[in-house]
Amino acid sequence: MKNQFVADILYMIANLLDLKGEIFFKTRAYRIAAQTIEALDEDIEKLVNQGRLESIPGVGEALAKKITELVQTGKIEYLERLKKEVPTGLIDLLGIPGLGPKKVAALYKNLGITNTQELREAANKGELRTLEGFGEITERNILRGIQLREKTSGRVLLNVAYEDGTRYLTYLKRCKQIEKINIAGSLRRMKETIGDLDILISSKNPETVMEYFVDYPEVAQVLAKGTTKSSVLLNDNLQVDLRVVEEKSYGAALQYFTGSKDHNVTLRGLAIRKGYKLNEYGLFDKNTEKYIAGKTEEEIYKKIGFPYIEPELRENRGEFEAAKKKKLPNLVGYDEINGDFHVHSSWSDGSDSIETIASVAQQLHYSFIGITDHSQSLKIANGLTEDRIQKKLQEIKTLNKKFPNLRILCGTECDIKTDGTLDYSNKILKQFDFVYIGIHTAFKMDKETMTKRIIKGMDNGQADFVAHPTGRLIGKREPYEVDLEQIIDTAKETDTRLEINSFPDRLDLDDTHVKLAKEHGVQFVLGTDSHSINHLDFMIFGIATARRGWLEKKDILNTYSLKDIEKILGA
DNA sequence: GCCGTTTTCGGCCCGACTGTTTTCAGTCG
Repeated sequence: MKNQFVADILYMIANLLDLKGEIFFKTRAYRIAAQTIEALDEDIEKLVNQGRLESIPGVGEALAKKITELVQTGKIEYLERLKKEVPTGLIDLLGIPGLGPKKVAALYKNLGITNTQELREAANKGELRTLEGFGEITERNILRGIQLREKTSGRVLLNVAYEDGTRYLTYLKRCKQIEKINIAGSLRRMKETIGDLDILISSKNPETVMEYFVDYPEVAQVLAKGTTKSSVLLNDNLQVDLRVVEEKSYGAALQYFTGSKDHNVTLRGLAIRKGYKLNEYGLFDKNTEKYIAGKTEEEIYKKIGFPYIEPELRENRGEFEAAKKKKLPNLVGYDEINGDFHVHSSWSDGSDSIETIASVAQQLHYSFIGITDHSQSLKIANGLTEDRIQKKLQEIKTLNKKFPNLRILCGTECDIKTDGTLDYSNKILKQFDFVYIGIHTAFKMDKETMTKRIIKGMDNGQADFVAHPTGRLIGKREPYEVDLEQIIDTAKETDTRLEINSFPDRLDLDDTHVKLAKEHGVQFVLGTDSHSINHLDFMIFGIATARRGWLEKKDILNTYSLKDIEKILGA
């Protein structure tokens, strides 16, 4: 049984208990346990068998009993009983903005509403406003909330939020009343998808700033507007929250609104143990309420006994333990990348010539650029026949003379065929400066066959890198079934580097797998998978994923000098 | 429901905004 399944069941119980009106702390206990189990390295079934469930923080006697029952029988009697009391359809209603457990419970109890459709009908008939605590505005907001949820699946890709955020920031910086300004929230942590955008500002004149904020031309709707906090919806449906604080609270607020929630809960707990109280206004003495720190994030972390923790690490995935042991990674910098290994040219399915790509690479101050067109069997992408490879090699040789400060490397993104053999003979593969291997067909294999297929490709001897190792497309395609631990072990044995594909809907490997692979001693490459020169800027999202996976400069081939790269690849 | 370096009971992070009601509950982050 998977840990995620157990966690999902616990979340479900928490939601049902919320709807029943159970005290907050009880439902929170279920959620904390679920979160911990979700992030657990060990198999939950193993812990059950060894009777070690209660060693999980947040799991006590009662939860251990329920989890054991779930693992052994596949269900929990307590949950079955709850389901009879509270319709599970109500859980879905909690996802509508403006509706929480109390309101959903009232809707069910008084009007018998159990799903979105019934809710919409009742609201349209004006029935909601008859309930205590509901009015006309609430009714209208609920209808709007239903509509909004249907329009957006909720989260946007990192690059969309990044571009929206950058534009908004440029606009806001023109307001003279603003002293300090930062992006906070999951965008500052560079998560692969973003739910909403958080912006933090310090100013002595918050009213003016708020006016300026809601006047932004891309605002479609103002959701809330106060003196310290406002929310708007942009034309593309992304929600943006702004907080304005005083300068002495700026660091505390930045820490608070950067999250993650888990990281902050842990930090607050640690602060309390040291006799402090931490909130968005600062770090205070628990007893005397005296202000101790808050101007910068650094001083807050320092007072609680930690070095500064980079935003990308703030996920409560071991950063506090590592910090305590002085083992926090020295993360790779956003400016330490010397080139891109994964770029498609017009030789296959890219839209730009190698010469155009090379001139942009030069503007980016890269010392190398790897041109990786598709291999011959990928006919749909105009994969290169062996004959055309010779012509491409010749073109690159000529172009390299034109770009004295840039080395154009001739690579390939060679298909791993269904039987695990590669799409070119080894004789051909040897002519490339480097070889990516990747899955582009037959995604729906069973786990064992797919794992063997990729491992056979890596064992070939000519493979340098594995492209997008899990094949996922965020929001569009699930990763194929593959035993990543075996891939990681083989990567280590065969000295094959795993790619962090930097294309925003791939980010593959993802942050957690990157961390896992690093712990096994694997090395990495970054590639944008560009099919146009506009995609070369996606590198930043790959670097972000590397940082979220705790990578240092030395873990990533792209940070090496051209000379070292040539030596390592034999190019 | 969990947890314990003042605790096996009594805490558990907490502040802002909205809408409804007239001093506050509910929601959100």
